[in-house]
Amino acid sequence: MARPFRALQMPNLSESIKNTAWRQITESGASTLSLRSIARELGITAPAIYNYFSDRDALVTALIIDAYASFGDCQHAARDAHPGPGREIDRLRATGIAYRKWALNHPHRYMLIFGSPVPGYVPPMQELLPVMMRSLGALVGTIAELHALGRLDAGSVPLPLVDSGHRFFTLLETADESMLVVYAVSILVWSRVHGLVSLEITGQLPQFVQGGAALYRFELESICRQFIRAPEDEEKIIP
Amino acid sequence: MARPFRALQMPNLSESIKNTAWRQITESGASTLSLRSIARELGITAPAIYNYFSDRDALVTALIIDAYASFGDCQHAARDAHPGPGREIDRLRATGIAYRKWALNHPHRYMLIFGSPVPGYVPPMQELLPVMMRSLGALVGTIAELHALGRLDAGSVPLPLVDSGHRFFTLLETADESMLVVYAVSILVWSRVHGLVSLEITGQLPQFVQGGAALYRFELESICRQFIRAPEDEEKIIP
DNA sequence: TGTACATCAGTGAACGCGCGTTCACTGATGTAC
DNA sequence: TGTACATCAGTGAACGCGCGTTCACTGATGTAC
Repeated sequence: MARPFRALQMPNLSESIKNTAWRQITESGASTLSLRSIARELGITAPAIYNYFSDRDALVTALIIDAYASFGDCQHAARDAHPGPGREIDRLRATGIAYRKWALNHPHRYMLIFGSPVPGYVPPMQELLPVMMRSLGALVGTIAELHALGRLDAGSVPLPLVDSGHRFFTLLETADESMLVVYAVSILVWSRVHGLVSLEITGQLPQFVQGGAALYRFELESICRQFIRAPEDEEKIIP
Repeated sequence: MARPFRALQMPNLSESIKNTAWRQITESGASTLSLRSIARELGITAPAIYNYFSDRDALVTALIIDAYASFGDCQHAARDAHPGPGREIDRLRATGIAYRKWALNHPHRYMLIFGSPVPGYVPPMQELLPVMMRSLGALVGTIAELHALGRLDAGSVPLPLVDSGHRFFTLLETADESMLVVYAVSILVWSRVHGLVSLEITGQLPQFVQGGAALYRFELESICRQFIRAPEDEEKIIP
């Protein structure tokens, strides 16, 4: 039989291919992803995949975009669960907690977007940039809010170069120099959650009495204590 | 010619194989390491490698051991550059600076030992454990010194499980419960340097005005400020 | 309602490639007499 | 000093494997008349 009945075909083969790819990545990482093994698992032939993805790299790109989108959705959902003025720290904490939760739920997706690059794969930046930026926008946006309220205590943190074309640089609408400190603090906060989460994901973190979540919460509170100062006055909340 | 003259052979083929392997890992990561391509580059045939390494995994293990040893040497050299009592913070700073320096000099070695695991490779733990432990021993040892001096301010840090068989757990000679706090702080310090360094190595850190070193120094000082308190008295130094 | 036709998702064979590993072998080297 | 021999590092052919990608094809489906 050259082709099965339509009714027997995959209803949404493009999604099935990506799902199977994720399943295989979960087993052995992105560098060993193989079109033929995906096809084998789906009961189709390898060339059929070319009807949906122009080549192997295009599939990897689609996976990366999906991962950023999923991560970004979780980040924004966590932040938006605590709306309104006066709850900026709740938003910061929520994005932090959501960061680890998503990473533990999708360790290989996390490593695909924030870990070492896939050898031989060159990411198409213009395609990835929007979704990359959005994914960390919840964190950066919340820190920008605290900065606008005068509650950011950055100390003498070094500032990034104005023209460095980094991923979430364009998140800061203006080229406002005073926003550089938001950017610098965001990087430091990000590096701290990333450090702990990536050690935990790769199994290098030992068991803790109250679990890894407790250590992570401790680190989040350390971060808040270092970078955030109390609101200036109560009157701040009313107007 | 079945075999070249001895004089024309590699003087130390085992080392040449590892060096070539590192060169290739630097180009495209450890997961694509290939015995045949190593042999090609050295001008020998692939089966010759089996005189030195029983199979591909044995070569990877040798590379990992060398990486841990090199990293550990740098860590201990940095610490031992500031000997004597009263210089504990210098030792802590020195190991921190050396951590980033080694990682930037050997980014792929760093990722091989601290990054995501190589797919399909199962590390022989009993062989790796000694060199793994030693590599982080300079950091843990210095924090233990500060703890012994009563200068560790760990706050309410969560403690690890006593029986968690983690890599540098056995560094703490005794099963002394009071040492758990040393262990917990070491993990947190490690996660913070690892977070910043791994972002920098993978090219996810933007340019900074004074360079990445300034940001890293800022983070090291934050770490010291959080976890270390001033010496109790001057008299502490004299006896 | 029936028929001719265009579409296009998936097939199966084939391409050239690189891989890890095995095996019997060879021949320069070092050694014992 | 010369000779016979054991050693053993490296060779070359072969094994079976999986890979990405191309190509002409097929035949169920949807559509126009």
